[in-house]
Amino acid sequence: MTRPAKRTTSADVAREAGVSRATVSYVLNNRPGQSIPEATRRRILEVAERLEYRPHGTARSLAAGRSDIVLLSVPDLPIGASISRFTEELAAALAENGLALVTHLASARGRPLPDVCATVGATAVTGFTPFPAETVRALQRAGAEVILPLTAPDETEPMLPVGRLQADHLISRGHRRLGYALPAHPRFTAMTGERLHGVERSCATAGLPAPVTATVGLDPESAASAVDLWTAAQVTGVCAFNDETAVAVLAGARARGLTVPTDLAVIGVDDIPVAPVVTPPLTTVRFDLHAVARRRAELIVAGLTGSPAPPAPTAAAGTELVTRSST
Amino acid sequence: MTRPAKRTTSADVAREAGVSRATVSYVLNNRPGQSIPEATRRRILEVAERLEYRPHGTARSLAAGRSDIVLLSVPDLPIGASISRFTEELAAALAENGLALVTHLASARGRPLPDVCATVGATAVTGFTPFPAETVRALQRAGAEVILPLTAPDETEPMLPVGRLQADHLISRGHRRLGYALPAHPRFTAMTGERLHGVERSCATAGLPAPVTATVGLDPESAASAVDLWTAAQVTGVCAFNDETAVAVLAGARARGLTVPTDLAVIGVDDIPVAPVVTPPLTTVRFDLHAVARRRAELIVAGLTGSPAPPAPTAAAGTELVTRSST
DNA sequence: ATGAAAGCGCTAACAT
DNA sequence: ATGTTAGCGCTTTCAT
Repeated sequence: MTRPAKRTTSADVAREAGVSRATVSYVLNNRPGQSIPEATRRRILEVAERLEYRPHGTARSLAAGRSDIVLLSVPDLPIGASISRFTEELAAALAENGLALVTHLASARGRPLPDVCATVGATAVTGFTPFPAETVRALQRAGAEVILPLTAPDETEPMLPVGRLQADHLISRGHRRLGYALPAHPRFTAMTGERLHGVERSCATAGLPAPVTATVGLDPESAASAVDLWTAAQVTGVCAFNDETAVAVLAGARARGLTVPTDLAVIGVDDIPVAPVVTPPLTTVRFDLHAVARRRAELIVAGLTGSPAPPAPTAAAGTELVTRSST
Repeated sequence: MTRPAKRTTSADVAREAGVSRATVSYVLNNRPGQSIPEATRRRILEVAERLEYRPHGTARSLAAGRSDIVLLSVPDLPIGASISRFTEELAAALAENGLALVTHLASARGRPLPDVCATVGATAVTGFTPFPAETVRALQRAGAEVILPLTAPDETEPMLPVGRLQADHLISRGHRRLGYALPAHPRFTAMTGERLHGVERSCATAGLPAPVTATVGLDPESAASAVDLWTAAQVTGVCAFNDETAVAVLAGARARGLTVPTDLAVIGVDDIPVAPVVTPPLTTVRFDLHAVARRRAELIVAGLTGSPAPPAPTAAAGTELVTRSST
C-alpha cells in the first residue's frame, strides 16, 4: 500500500546527462530563445525518459510562481452525464494547452473551495454558474489568477437556449397555453430561473400568456396535483425543467387519465438514458456542453496568458431538440 | 477576470505579530511538543485571521515533503448520483483529517492519472476499482504514498451484494426462473460480472437454474427481443443490471403486451430519480457508498500515518431493497 | 519559549 | 550555448 520510492529529480537527470539543472529545465520545458544543440537536447530527453523522470509539480509551481492546475468546482447536483461530458471536454481542451484539470465537489461538509484552491495551488478556477463576489475575493487571495464565469454578463458565454427551444417547439405544435414544471429539489433553484425565463420570453414574443408554473416532485401524487392545476388553467403543453420532472409529469397525467401527448404534451431537458423507453417516449432538449467547455478552456488560457479573449461564441451550438412522442 | 493580488505570507503574519516565522508555523499547525504561551498563540491566530492568511499549499507541501491532497480517479461512466455521494462522503471524511480531495475524470483525451498526480502533488490516490500494476508503479513514481484499492483481494472492502439482494427478493416472491438484463453499453462491462455473479449464486443456492441473460439496449425494440427470449424460457422475474436497463425491460414487456409484475417482474439497481414515477414504479436496490467512502477514508488516513488499518468493514451496510410495484 | 538557518525541487535571471 | 545563483513560501532541526 505504501512505498517510500525515492523520486527521480531533475538533478539526477542533469548528472546522468552531464549537464546542469538549468539546461535540463530548458529542454524539458523547451523554453524558446535558448539554443541548445540537438545532440544535448536528445540526450537529456533520452535520460529523462530512461529514468522515468516526472517533474515535481509542487516544486515547479513554487518556483515558477504559477501552477498548471485548473480547478473545476462542480455543484452537488444530480446533473449526471452532462457534467461528465463537460468535464471531459474541458480537461481535454486544457490538456492541449498543458494545463491539468481537477474537480472539487462543492459540499458543506467538505473543505470550502478557496481552501482547496489554496492547497492544490490552482491558477484558475471555473464552475458552472458565476461565483459570488465574496468567493471570488477568497479565491483571489488563495492565488487564483483567473476565475470564470464571473458575474459580469458580457464576458461569460451565452446561456443555452433550452427554455426557448422547449417553448418554441410546443408553440409551433399549436399549443397556446403552456405550463412549466419546476423541480421540487431545492438544489436546483439556482438553475431554474434561466430556463423558465426562456420559456417566458418565447411565450411573450408569440403573444401568449406567461406559462403556468407548478412545482412537481418525483412522486406520482405531487405530479398529479400539478396536472390538476394545469388542466384548470387549460394548459395543453408543459415544459419541464428536466427529464426527471418530465417523467413525473407523465405519471401525473396518467394518474389523471390524460393521455400524452393528445391531452397534454410534455417536453423535458437532458435526454437522460431512460427518455426513449418511458411511456410515451419523451421529447426533450439535449445539449452538449462540448462547445461550452471548449470556449471555457479558451477563455481560461487567454486569461492566463494575457492574450485577448477569443472570438465570440457560436451561440446555440450543441443544443438540439430530440423529438419523440410525448409532444 | 485577472487580478495580481499579492498573497499574505506567513512572514507577513510573523512580522505583524512580532514573532518569527517558525513560531507562526508552530501555532498555525499547532505542533505538539512546543510550549507557546497562550497570549502569543492567540495573537498570532488573531493576526492571521485579520490578514486573511491562507497557507500556501504548494510551498507547504514542498517543505514538508508531503501534501494534504488526495486524488480520486473516477471512471468516465454514467454512474451519476452514486458517484457523487461517494465523493462527497469521502471528501467529508478526509476533511475531518485535514486532507483535501480533488477528483480526476479518467479519459483518453485528458492527461493521464499519474501525470495529474504529479502535478497536483497528491499524497494518496484512490479510485473505485483496483489500479493496474503498471499504473500503481507510475503513481508511486509520481509521489503517491498510498494507493487504494490495490489488486490484493484482502485489503479492499467487500463488494456490495446487489446481485444477491435482487435475486433473493425475486426468489422469495416465488419466482423459479430468473432472467438477467445486461446493459448494452460496453463501458459497463467491467462492473457487470460481479452483479450477475451474485444472481447466479443466489439461484444456485436456491436450487434454481442459472439466470437467462439477455443484453438490452436503451430502446424498446431491443428490450422487446429480450423479453421474447425470456418468455420462451419461461422466465417470470428479471434482475436488471441497473435501473435504466430495468426501465427498458418495462418498455419491452409493454411492447409485448405483458403486464408487470404479474406476467413479468423486474427489479433494478440504483434507485434513480425516475424510479418511483415510471410505470409501474420500479423495485430496485439502492446502495449508499457512504459506508464504503468512510472506510476508504480510514484506510487512506491509516496508510498515510502508518497506523494499522482500522477494523474490518461492516459488510453489506448501506445496501437496501426498495420495494415498489414492479415486483 | 522562540529564533536562525538550512533546505524541499525547481525556475529564471544573470553570468560566462 | 550552458552553468551559477538566487530565491519561491514554508517546515524543521538546532541554537539560544
